[in-house]
Amino acid sequence: MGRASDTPKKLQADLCELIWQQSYGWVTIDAICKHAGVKKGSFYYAYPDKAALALEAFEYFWRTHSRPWMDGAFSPSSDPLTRLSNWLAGRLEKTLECKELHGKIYGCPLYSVGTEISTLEPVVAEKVTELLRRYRRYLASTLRDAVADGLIKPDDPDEVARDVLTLVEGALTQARISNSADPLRRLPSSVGRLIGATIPEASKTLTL
Amino acid sequence: MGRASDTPKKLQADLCELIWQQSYGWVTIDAICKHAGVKKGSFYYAYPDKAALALEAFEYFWRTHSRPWMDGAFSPSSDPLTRLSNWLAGRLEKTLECKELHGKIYGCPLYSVGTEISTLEPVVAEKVTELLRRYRRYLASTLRDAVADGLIKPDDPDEVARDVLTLVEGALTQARISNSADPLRRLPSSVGRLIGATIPEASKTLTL
DNA sequence: GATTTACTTGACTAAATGGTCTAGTATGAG
DNA sequence: CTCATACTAGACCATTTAGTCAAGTAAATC
Repeated sequence: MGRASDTPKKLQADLCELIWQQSYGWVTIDAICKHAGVKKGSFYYAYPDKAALALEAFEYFWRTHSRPWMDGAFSPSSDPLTRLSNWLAGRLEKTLECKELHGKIYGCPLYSVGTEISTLEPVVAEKVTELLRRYRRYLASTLRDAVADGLIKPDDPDEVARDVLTLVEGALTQARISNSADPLRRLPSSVGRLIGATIPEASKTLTL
Repeated sequence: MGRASDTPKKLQADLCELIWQQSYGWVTIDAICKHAGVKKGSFYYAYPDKAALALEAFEYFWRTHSRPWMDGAFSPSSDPLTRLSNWLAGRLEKTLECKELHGKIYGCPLYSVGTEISTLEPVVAEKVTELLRRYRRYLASTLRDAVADGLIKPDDPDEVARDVLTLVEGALTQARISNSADPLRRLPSSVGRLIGATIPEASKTLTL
């Protein structure tokens, strides 16, 4: 019945891009509409406000980008430590590509937006927390495998997974603030220090 | 000649508080003025815009809060590992006090503001980077002392100092996003893992 | 005490912003 | 074909915002 609409999808994609490049608060509804080629009336037909769109936009980004890419990087077909190496190398590579393209390092939208709106839009903050939890699962699982393979000492893998994610997110934030990829380049050895192992050199051929 | 003014000081103090609690972009000039009991005209007499105020505000905060407190926590009169312990315990304690008072964990303003405005106000972002460097010095110095005392392995102390700061800032950000102090409680053992030592329990008596 | 200078005041403007509403248009179901 | 319905268009409104300005006030200097 009635007409079909891809307005929500367009808005989701564009909100992600805009708030990642700028910031949640800086991006106005007018700007989203203009960027997505959608009129104000359509926006408000689709969503009651920016926060509601943000919730779906994050989920959209997870579904279409993060998850497929994480599934590849953390495939159990690789050694646990290789998975970590893939992951870190991949993020560095994407960051560099992005810098090449826009001249700016954007870091991780979850931390950026999460920090900015945690006091102002608790619903969005909770969504961010949930997504971070999803990331953590990949790490916990990988570290458990590493313990099982005797690659690292049997520290509590869940605890260490938290630390690794915190360190990596911290480095991404640092990279955004200083507009330099150096904090990311250091990550393999830093993460290695943290888990008590040597993260192997990334294989150049693997570009997920 | 003419009248003396404490308008800049009032504005600096209030901007710090407001952007820490909310976010840089969310805080309007009207709000700062209202909060500081200063009229618009006086604001623009003192500063050309919000960014200019922010630069001085950060410096103000460093001078009146961060630096004195860091000097105490990192006093060479304590063992290197005890310094770290003091630092982490202090941040946790302040965070808890703040949560008690406002019901909200605010994390570290440097990372919050830095992330938010890195693409929009490069001057402020640079200031944040500089302040982070100041923090790092305390850590590097402490870790060098720890190596000298044979407490940790002679890994490159400057590199490890970066990692420690990144981890701690990451945890503060995480705490803000999830409005939970748990990421901070984990820090002593996490930092210990990172530097390859056991951070001693914080002495209850030390409240800097 | 006069004067100069540093600062304050708050009304004002122009632009931007979030949000509404009505008139319309495309499309799927019968 | 037709009609109900799902969506779009974009003018419109009330607020809020950054920023200006001319008139006023307090204090340091002589």
